[in-house]
Amino acid sequence: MDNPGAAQPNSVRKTGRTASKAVRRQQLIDATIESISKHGITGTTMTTVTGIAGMSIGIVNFHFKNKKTLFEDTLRFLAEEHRDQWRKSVSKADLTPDAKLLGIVDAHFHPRICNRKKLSVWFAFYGEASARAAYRDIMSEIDEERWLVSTRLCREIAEDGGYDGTDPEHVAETLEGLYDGFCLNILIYPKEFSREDAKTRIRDYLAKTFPKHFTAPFAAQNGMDRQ
Amino acid sequence: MDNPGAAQPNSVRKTGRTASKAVRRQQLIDATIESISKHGITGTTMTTVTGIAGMSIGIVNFHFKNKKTLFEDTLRFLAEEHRDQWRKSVSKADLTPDAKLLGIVDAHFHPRICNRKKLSVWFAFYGEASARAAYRDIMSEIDEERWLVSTRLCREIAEDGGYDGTDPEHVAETLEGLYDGFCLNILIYPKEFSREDAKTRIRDYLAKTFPKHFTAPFAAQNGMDRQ
Amino acid sequence: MDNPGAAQPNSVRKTGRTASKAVRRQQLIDATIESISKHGITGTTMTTVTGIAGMSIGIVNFHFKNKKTLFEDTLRFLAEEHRDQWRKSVSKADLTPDAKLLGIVDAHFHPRICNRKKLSVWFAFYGEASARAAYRDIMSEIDEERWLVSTRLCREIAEDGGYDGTDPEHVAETLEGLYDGFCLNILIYPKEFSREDAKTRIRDYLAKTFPKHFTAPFAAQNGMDRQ
Amino acid sequence: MDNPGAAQPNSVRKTGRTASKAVRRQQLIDATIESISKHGITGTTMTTVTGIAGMSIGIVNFHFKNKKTLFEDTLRFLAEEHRDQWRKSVSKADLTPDAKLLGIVDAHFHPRICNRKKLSVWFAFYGEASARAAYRDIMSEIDEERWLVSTRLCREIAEDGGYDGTDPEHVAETLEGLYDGFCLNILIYPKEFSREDAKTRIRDYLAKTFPKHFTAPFAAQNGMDRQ
DNA sequence: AATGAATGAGACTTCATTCAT
DNA sequence: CATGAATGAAGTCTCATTCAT
Repeated sequence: MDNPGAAQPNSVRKTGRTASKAVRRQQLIDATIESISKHGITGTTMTTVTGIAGMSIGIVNFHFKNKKTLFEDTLRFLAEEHRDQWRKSVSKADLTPDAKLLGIVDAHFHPRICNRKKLSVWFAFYGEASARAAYRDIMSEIDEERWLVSTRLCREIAEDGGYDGTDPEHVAETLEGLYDGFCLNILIYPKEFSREDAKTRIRDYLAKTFPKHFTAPFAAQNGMDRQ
Repeated sequence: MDNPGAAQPNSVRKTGRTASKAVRRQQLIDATIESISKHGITGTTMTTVTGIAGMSIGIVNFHFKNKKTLFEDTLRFLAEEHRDQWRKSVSKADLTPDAKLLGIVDAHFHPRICNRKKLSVWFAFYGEASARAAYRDIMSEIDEERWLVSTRLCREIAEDGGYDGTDPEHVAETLEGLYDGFCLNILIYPKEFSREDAKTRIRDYLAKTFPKHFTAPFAAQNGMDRQ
Repeated sequence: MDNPGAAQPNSVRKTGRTASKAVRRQQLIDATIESISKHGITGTTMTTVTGIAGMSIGIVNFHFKNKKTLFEDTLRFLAEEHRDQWRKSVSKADLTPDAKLLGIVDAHFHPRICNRKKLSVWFAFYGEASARAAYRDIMSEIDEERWLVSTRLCREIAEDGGYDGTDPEHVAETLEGLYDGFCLNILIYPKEFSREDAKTRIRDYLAKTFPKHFTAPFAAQNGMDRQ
Repeated sequence: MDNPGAAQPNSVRKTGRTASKAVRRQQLIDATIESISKHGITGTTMTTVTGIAGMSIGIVNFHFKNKKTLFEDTLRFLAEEHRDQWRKSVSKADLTPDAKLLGIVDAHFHPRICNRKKLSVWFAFYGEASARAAYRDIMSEIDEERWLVSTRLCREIAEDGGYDGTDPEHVAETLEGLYDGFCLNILIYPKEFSREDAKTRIRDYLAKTFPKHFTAPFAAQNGMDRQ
């Protein structure tokens, strides 16, 4: 299990066959992710999910009201897992704004978050989002928070560096775009584009935008400074 | 026939019992796009599609082998429509490389391509892609071509401007990421992020990357030159 | 076309694309036989039939009221074809009763009648017969006639030979059973059992039953007279 | 489990929500037989079958992969039921070969095997056999065994009686033909031809073929011995 | 006459959900 | 708690039949 989650911090494993409710729940969510990744959202059924989880089909309705709820809770889990990941960096009091920003970048492309299995689920939900307000609500609540933090950090950096022609909001927007776009490329073209490529390209962009705060990885490798 | 809908919009008989086969096919593809956008890919059934198309349910299997084929042909239509859009710019012989590159950007965010209806379908297919090789094949064939063109244009610009620390492949990669990422934001947050925002942010990036060739829109708008 | 049929003896082929109605009808019946043989009665559709006939699907309803009628008329054609075949022998005035009886045997196993294609259709209709009175009616009308003729011939032979312990009706019954049973074996085990085998076995039986009138083929072949 | 229905007729739980899987399976096979007999193989649908079985339509695909499998398993059941029937006679060690052969005859025309309901199903499958190899395979496996046994018994009888002009294989062939042919007559003309008629005609034939071993039923009735 | 696109009832099948055990 | 047989609505797809051309 990747991440039992912040939601049930004190879930204790009961002994033997009666795993705690929270554990069972999480196992089903994990199986849902696995199934959507493997069979697509259209090919995911209660049977594929419980089959992957090694449980009987009857058990789902004990832990989730219905399939709709299972899916929403799965998305919520992913969103919260993602948030927890970048919050870790941002909440470290002793970090500079630019280090925090890089922490967010790293969180996005952390292997626990950014792997083909989970990316395929994310995009499956994105694809359904325009038809399901519930998905949009779950996504936007989490995104909103990151957006605000990201913008704030950009503003602090911009003010610190006196990059007065650069709108911090625009930088945050661009970063958000890069996160999602690179994730899609990692999903669809895993051989041509890696997590490291993504991070490097984002650093390139940051170095161009905030040259006093970030160094282009390219320069670092080749010693050719062109700023 | 690559794109019967656009190619012959007012061709021969269009309604009634004997609309030409190509027209019926396209009507069903259009209805599929409409349905996926409205009901999601999981909520799209032969009934929703034919209902939107105003046809009887039996007709689909006359024009398409089955639902799977209908979906694949729908994706293929979108991919070809997209390709036709940017090819138009690139194929104009008298344009400079930077104008052609901007043409690709504009093609991406042209209202015919980049609207919520079609974006939601694109992302629905992205979400299924990891489970369906057929989708990946259709996507990658089209993407490959654009990728090569884009990289070549970046190289021409880079050589022309003597931006010798900038890898043209990396710029093309970043642009691709921005296209997809901004599209996702337009889809999920249409009120916060528009097609114009996307194009402006991309021009910002190009101005930073190839300052001799592109001007930041911000500067143009405000008269504050910062180059 | 094997047998345009007694039903339309004066059907003349019209010129060109407008073959006479009777010809079209028969082509469709032939195609139905072909299709049932190839796809089974459950796999035979108006599309398989018209496909085999090389016609458009719309034409069937011009020649036959509906599928039910097409099937009934196909069975009727087979039954009449069969009847015409054995009638030919029986109606020859100069033949002895035993020669006529052998004529009926030969008719049963004539290649035009007794081939896998037509046998499979016969048994397809037998299989449906218990559920469709119309099929039974068509079959029994034809069978009745043959039954009466067969019994009469057996009686003539029995009286002629003074086989007074042999009931002619029972012989006719046994012969009918042998016809059908051997046909089934030819259908299901064509490699193990041939038309010639069938005829030889029936002659064996006749030689045992009416030894003064029939000779066992075995004896004839080997010169070993065993009667 | 070869034949759960016959093997454990009064096993465990039989009705209610949790009848054992084997019982449900057999109920569905029985209903399939009933339905084919009543509606023909073309008129038999999952709805007619489950309707007769008194179950919901969804249940079939829980016990059988699909309709094709249900039909094949139904044929297999009939074939095995038939085999079990004649095996019972043949396996009795203390019987003479001629008694065993009569046992096979009786098995063929036992009311459990040879009734209109089951005969119509047999012929429905015969009719489909030329189009479905799976049916032929199921039939031939069972037939092969009986064929071998039958031939062996005929040979033992022939050798025992010194019927040196009689080929045992030919007798077995003729018997097989009589079985099938008489069954067809029982199916199509139940009023004119009965199981008893069939058995009597076959004894007639055997008496003619192996006079030292079999007596004609006719002679027994009339006291007129003519052999 | 002939065509074949169109229709829609109904077939097979899947699957979320229920519930007796 | 857990199981998995059972249900039946709803999905996909087939196909006999119709009918404008």
